[in-house]
Amino acid sequence: MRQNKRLPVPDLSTEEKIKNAARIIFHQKGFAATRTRDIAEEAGINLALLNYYYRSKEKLFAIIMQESLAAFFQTVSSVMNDETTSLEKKIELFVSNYIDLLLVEPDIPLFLLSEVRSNPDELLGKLNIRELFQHSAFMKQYRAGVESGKIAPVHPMHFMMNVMGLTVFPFIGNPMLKMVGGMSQQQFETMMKERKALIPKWVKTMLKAR
Amino acid sequence: MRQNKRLPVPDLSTEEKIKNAARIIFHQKGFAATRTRDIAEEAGINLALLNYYYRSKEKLFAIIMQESLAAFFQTVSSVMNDETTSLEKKIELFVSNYIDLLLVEPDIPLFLLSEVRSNPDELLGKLNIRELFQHSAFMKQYRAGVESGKIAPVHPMHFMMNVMGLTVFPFIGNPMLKMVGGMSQQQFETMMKERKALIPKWVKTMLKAR
DNA sequence: GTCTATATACGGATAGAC
DNA sequence: GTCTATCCGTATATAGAC
Repeated sequence: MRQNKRLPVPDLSTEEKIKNAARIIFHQKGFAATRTRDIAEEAGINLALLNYYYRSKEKLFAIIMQESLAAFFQTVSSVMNDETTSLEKKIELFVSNYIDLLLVEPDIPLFLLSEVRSNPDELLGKLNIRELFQHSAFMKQYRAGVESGKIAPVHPMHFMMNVMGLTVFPFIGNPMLKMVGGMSQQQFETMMKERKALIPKWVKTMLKAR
Repeated sequence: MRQNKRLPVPDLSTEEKIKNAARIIFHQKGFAATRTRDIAEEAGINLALLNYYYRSKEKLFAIIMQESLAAFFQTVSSVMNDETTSLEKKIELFVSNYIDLLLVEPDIPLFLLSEVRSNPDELLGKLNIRELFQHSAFMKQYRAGVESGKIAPVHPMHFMMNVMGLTVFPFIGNPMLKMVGGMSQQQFETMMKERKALIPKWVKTMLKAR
């Protein structure tokens, strides 16, 4: 009987092994602090193979960055542009999907935000997120809500900052928060699951606050 | 007439010039991505002087890190341990002081959180924030509020995450948020000043939400 | 495709003149 | 105290054997 293929219990190609290792190390340490030797070791391969497959540290990094950005924005984009869901449902889905993603890949936000800061235009320029956001189904609903008086008249970017902050910040601040609260990683994760229900509730009350 | 001494229009000692430059560069790029040559250039001095005054990149970094941590926690600590202010007033002061600090030193949070992740125990271990937080005037008031039913029964760390997330996240996500919202730095800062009034209002409604 | 050995570049640090 | 020149370790990348 053939080996079960559930998750990358690595019987992967060398190329894949290197990329997966690179993702882990780059996410943890960022570009500058990462040594190609660390990636090779993590992948269980020889250092020379890294250059054989990916030419250079920069090129390998570019691939990881591009995929990480995609994972990050895909979640937002698909939820925010669904014409069939209510604004409140969008909040629920956004928070829930995001927390699920971050429970598996907790290092993505700090990684992206750190690297983007060094290079905002180059990394975000071509994605033109601005258009994507301004013309989203979400924005139409938000503006309609403000006009009809159901939503307090606050700039939509405040709202964006709020939902993102409530959802993403705990993962960015994880080490410090665990220290402050005297929590284990286990307890932290339980708390994040609780937040999937709490944040939408809070955000709804905020939307109406005057 | 002597030169006005408003702000470090640098007629500072060489030692000070180096430290200020180091703060700027380390905050922007983190330890690994910073080259001592960058610091020397920023300070307008010779590279050799950096080692003359501070012995090594590591030692210089340790000084900057220690001062940054102090600035970061001092704000929290002084507000949260004031026995004379109400819980609601504490929120107002915390948010207001923090946003004022971050408008001047916007790179502190991402810097601290990135570096702390690499080295949580060494950097936070001796500060024992846990005790400080658990026995704070704030915590007593929070627990009292929950017992009397004025505050919804949610774990205080959720509350901590909320206030920090709402306040700090916009600064961490600044480049991405400006891009998404099509905002200038000027507009961003105006928005942060608005949040000094908005966040306390929002947080109060959240505290009661069930 | 994968390894060992090595070339090359870069960055932190110091020696020594002034 | 401050500079120029240089040393030396470390990290990326490649050459060449297998």
